[in-house]
Amino acid sequence: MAVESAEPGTTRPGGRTARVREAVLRAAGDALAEQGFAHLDLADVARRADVGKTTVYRRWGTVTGLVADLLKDMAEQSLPRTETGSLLGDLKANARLVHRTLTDPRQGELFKALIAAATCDTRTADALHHFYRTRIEEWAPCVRQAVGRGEVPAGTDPHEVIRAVSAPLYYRLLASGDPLDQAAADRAAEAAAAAARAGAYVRHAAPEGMTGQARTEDSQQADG
Amino acid sequence: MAVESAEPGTTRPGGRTARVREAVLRAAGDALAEQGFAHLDLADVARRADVGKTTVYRRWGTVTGLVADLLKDMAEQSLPRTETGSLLGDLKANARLVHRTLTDPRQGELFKALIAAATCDTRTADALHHFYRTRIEEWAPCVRQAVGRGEVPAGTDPHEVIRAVSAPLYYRLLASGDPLDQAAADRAAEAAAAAARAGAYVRHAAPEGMTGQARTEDSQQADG
DNA sequence: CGCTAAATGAAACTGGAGTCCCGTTATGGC
DNA sequence: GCCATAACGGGACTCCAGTTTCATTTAGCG
Repeated sequence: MAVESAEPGTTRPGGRTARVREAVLRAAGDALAEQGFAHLDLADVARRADVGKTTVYRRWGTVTGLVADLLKDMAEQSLPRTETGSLLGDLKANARLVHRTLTDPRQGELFKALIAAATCDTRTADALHHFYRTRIEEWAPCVRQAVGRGEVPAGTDPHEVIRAVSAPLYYRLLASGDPLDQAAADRAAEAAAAAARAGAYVRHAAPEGMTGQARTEDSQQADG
Repeated sequence: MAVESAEPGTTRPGGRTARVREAVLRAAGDALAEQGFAHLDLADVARRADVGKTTVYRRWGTVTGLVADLLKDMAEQSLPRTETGSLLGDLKANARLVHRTLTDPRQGELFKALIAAATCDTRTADALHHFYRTRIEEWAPCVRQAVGRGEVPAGTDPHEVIRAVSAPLYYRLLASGDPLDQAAADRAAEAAAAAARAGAYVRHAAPEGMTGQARTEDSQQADG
């Protein structure tokens, strides 16, 4: 009882504390990639990190708490963006980067586990959303440049375009299970570019003509 | 020891066995929607279903095994498809159906849990893939009709178009956390229709002109 | 340097998820 | 309707994930 002087690791974050965090997060990533979210055991993570299991339980408490911290760590590592001079080229570079990550044996399984963990806990979900917001913002400039070059209509939402590139690849990874090959990545980029050119991602649905007309009332059955 | 006369529930699938299965699957869906995949406890499912916990453990064994059976059951329930006469209208109807499902308090959480479970077990993943294959095939005809009407190029892959409608919605639900509103659903349908019209989903990448050119070699950094 | 307490770690402990045993129910075949 | 046995259910049991305790190490500060 009494107020537990905040979280452990906050008042003395240097030296050993930092080394422990690094080792544990690395071990957690390995374990998640190898065994998946469901079979993750914090004692096993502690063993891999060569750290007392008490420490892991005290600082992170739960599997989702540990994943949330791992995501926070991953979000801080920024990466270079490629520039090719055309929207399609840039989107294709992005698509192939995502494709390479998701098909990499370790990273692909890791991302599946991260997403699974995020479905079970709101704090973890927040960390995941922040991670993707960061990545999407990193690539958004290529769409703004395309707007500047006149490749796509003014008002095009950059985030929407970048999401449109990743979405089909994640859908295959997580839901449909369809082959996740480079052709799929290229098609995702091409489709996003084509839709962007056609004005499908213009913000604030144009008042007339361009966006929605079909006002059909549809069935009441629910499905995904 | 000895050969365990196959799975329980196979030689006498009628009467009580069927009632138990129905009650357990319903309870499992409720529990998954309420507590998520991580906190699912088979004893709790048994309690909700008013069934002995021994029965649940004997017939399904693990959480993922139960989810796999739930998915098998869900895949068998076919649903009506709406027809509006235009590709955009049909895709929008599909998008709104998916949107309504994923934003429904129970169904949305349930689908998140199902996908999380599928990341942890290959049999469950197979069941999930089969579920989506069924749904995608159910809606594929609207693309074939659009090809027939000349709305989209011949050779357009119907499955690819249908996936393109759902993908951005699932990406928001599971990864980015961006708002999952009806406008997003409509935009997903419009983008898929625009890309399809532009020939982005033509099968077997046309030998020249239409699909890939940018052969840029990109960075070696990995990311999603 | 040397002191204080934040943070770690080894080991004992505990509660509940999952297993096992065996008696009871009721399905499917005749 | 009757029998053999597939399937169910209550309850005891086990085992290990997660907690608690307390001694040891070391970061931070003067």
